[in-house]
Amino acid sequence: MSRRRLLPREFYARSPEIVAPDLLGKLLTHRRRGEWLTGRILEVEAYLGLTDPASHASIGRTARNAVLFGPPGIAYVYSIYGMHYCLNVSCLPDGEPGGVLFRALAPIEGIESMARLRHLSVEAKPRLLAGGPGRLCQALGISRKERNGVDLTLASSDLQILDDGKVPKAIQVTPRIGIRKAADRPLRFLVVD
DNA sequence: GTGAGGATCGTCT
DNA sequence: GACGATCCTCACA
Repeated sequence: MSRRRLLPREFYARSPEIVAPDLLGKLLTHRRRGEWLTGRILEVEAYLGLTDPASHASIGRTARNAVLFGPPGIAYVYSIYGMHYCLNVSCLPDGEPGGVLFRALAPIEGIESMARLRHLSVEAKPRLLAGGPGRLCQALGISRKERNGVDLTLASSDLQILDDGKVPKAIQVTPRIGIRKAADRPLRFLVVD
């Protein structure tokens, strides 16, 4: 296994448009009941601050989106449509809102646990395991109550992003998905399969 | 294989 | 009181 480096806070203290493509190929890992569930990041979307109508931060600071306005490198977990969770990480220095939404992972460690959490067999296709924001959180066992506000840059955290040195061969940029506002902006980044 | 519609609730107005 | 940064099922072709 190659060496893994925890991404420092400075990594996130940049514009989401820069951080998002940089996150592709990194390892997202979550410690659940003592077991590390890990996946390689395949797809992300950048959400800018006040100027991005699609961003939760565009309506101004509220109790719900406060994390986006805080320091960089913090997990922002929110529930959507009453039945799904989505995982983001805050970007830009303290006080400036912005973030990156994780949309898809390639499962690497803890695949059996992920399949169990998703109520699927271990033989299920990776895309079904963690392809899609809601699936991703379900597969890793992430809930808002437990994980919103967790610092991703601490070695003691249960939720981290690691760099094992691997870089995607090619990155594709497309408009964002599943939103109505500003859906035409090319802020979705994915690893070309 | 593809597209329409239902599920379901925290959060903000 | 209305509405999502979604996912899944079920028709129908």
